[in-house]
Amino acid sequence: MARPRTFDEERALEAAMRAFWAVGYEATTTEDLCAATGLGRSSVYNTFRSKRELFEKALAHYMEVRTAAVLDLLGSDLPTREKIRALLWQTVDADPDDPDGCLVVNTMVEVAPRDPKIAECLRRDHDRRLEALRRAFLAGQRAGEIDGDRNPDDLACFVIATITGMRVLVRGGADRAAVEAVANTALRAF
Amino acid sequence: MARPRTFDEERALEAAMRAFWAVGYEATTTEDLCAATGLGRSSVYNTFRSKRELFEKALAHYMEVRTAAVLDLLGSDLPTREKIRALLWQTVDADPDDPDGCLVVNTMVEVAPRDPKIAECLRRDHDRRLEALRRAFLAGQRAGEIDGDRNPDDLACFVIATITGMRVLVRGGADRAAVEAVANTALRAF
DNA sequence: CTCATTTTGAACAGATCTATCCAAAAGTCA
DNA sequence: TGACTTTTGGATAGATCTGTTCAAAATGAG
Repeated sequence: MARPRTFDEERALEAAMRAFWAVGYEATTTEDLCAATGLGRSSVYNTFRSKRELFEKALAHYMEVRTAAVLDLLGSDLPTREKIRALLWQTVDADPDDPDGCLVVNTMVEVAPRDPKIAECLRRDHDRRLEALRRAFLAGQRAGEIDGDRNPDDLACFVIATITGMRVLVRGGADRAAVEAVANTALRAF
Repeated sequence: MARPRTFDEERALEAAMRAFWAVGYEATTTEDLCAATGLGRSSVYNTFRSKRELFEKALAHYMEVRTAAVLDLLGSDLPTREKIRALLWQTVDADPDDPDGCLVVNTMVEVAPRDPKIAECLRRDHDRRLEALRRAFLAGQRAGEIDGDRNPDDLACFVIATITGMRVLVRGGADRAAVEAVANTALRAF
């Protein structure tokens, strides 16, 4: 009954996400977003309403995909230590086609402190990953792989902090050996 | 022989530094900088030439002060593990009057990937802290406090990554208990 | 084919941001 | 006091950025 779109909204969202990821929220202009998505301004604004809403959607998309992968991994039947090792290695062996670092980390640094709504989105995502990690450590303790005296919540926080630190180092241009050293050292903390 | 300034350049730099620290480079406007320093636009531009150069000076000032404190601590005669504990506690017990997080970390995330000059400044600062940590771990190994089989460089990288991760968590609004848990867990990695 | 509806491109409006300009104010030194 | 120099505030220039408008193009339904 009407003219159909010539683009795939999901692909456009993915492209916008990568632009924000690479350059940051403030430094990404609406023209950058047009170039990245291949759309005109009208299409961008028709589809996503504003730069701000597009960013929210892009961030939500990022968290959905990435956190799902983390939950999958942590829900697998690997030994707990192997789960954590694989998790850390996601950062050591990051896809070279992806921008450096992590959109969640970048957003926590750049946007969250002055934007309560974004901060709340990040907090919810953080809690999901924290809970999955906690469960993994608890399972590891029940299986006798992890020292039962440790607090699973503390270990979960530690893993998240370690990955966050690695992501920042990578974004700062650290070489692979340094990132690998961090991961291997962290694995000895529990 | 001419009219003297009514302000202290160092204090103005400090105020600008805190503005960039709190809000980020892009989101800090020149008007924010005037408000933070208490200077007019003319004075700001007369003294610091541009927003960009002011930022470079502010970042350099931050690194000078903070890294000096780190080097002092690591050069003290505390046992190595106590040095590291004190270092981690600088983040756990951050001054409540300071903005959340760390200007170096924020800059590594927001600015470094698209600004080689800034990235180089950060790299030099990074190397100084890394080297001081490496020496501390080496001394700890010679004193028999730290396992001699570990690679001091790896341990130094790990400590930096841990602190970086903690800084980001704090900036994201993490509560003190979580940050403390990260620090205590990290101390068990070596 | 024709009508109704949506998409699309290009121009444009309005706000904001960085930086400059210029004259008045203020201090120093003779 | 008076000449000289720098600072300072306010206005403004020029660029850039977000978001809107509008008419033409495109497409499916009847």
